Amino acid sequence: MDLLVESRGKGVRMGDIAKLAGISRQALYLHFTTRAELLIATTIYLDEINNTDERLAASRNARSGPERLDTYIEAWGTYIPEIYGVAKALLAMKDTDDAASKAWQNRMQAMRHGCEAAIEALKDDGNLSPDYSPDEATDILWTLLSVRNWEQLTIECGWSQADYIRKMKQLARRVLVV
Amino acid sequence: MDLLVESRGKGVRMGDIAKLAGISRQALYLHFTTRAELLIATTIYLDEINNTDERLAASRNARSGPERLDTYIEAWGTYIPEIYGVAKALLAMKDTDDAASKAWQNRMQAMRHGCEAAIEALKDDGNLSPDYSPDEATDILWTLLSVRNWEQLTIECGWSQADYIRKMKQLARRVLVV
DNA sequence: TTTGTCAATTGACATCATGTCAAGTAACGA
DNA sequence: TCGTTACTTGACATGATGTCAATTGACAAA
Repeated sequence: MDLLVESRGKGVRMGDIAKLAGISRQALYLHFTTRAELLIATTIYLDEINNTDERLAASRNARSGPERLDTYIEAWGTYIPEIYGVAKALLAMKDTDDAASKAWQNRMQAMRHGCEAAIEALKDDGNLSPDYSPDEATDILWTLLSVRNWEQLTIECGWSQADYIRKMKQLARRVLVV
Repeated sequence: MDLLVESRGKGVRMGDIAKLAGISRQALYLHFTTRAELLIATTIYLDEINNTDERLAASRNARSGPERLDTYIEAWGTYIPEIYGVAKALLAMKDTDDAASKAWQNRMQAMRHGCEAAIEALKDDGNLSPDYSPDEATDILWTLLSVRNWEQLTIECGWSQADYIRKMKQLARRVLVV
């Protein structure tokens, strides 16, 4: 996990991980039969120690739809950099490895439910833009908040983490809230 | 090119390409010394036969800033599915191969200039939202229109190509135009 | 004290894709 | 006829994942 986070997922081989863990490469395979499995276990572990589910669910306590949208974006936006290294490694395997692809899809579906709930809250408040159906709005929010977009805006465009969150909230409001 | 476009870039090996071209794998290496080079050459060729530059530049003729934004999104959005297979293959190599990474960055910078020009036109018209500096607005438009976002919305969310373009125009206007 | 189990080790090996190298061949033009 | 050019065949190196077999050392139960 340390290695993946630190090196942003790039060039981390099974041997490197074993070395850092102080065991042989083969011993690693006794615990995780494939690289994908190791990566998946790492994300699960990472979520566990970071208390991810709870932190993401905290936006439920918001009093209004727009506030809920804000807090969800804040929670998710804070979460991304913590998992970025592992996510990136998984993302890279996604296109060739079926297990990795499914694991990633699974994580992203979970995050989509958060988006869906936020949109639902907006709708219940009567604040959802009439331009979009709840499904479409969810699609848009989900895409807006993708890890790739975070990557592009912060790493390539040089936005600070604070900028990212602030601008993302503003953007989501402009698009989705009436 | 056919193979890449058709198979969406997935699992296309040098041997497969050679086979389809009716030459030996080694002969392929006489023409393109690396896979990355072949992919890069393919995108250039693809752009050439598709008259990409001209089509993307056509938005210059728009009479107003917002109209220019629309036509640019239309042109770019129409372009993406045509290059998607090759783009995807290049994208997959980006994280491990330096040449591929640079080539992709290069293409994306070119596309960024289009975004920049559209934002500039908005600003000149006094239509650019005061919430964003031109740079920020360019970052946002550039990210919004990324190939990954197109991929997510059309392939994963099931939006039709027409939906994508229509909604993207609408979204960009809501975010960027005052 | 013996025996069995468990986790791990060492080292060899299969696989698969990219990329390299060497020797040979068929066509074509001067 | 000679030389050049594009290509062929086939062998090989590399680097990563993943597999297999034989071995070791510790610990626990009989």
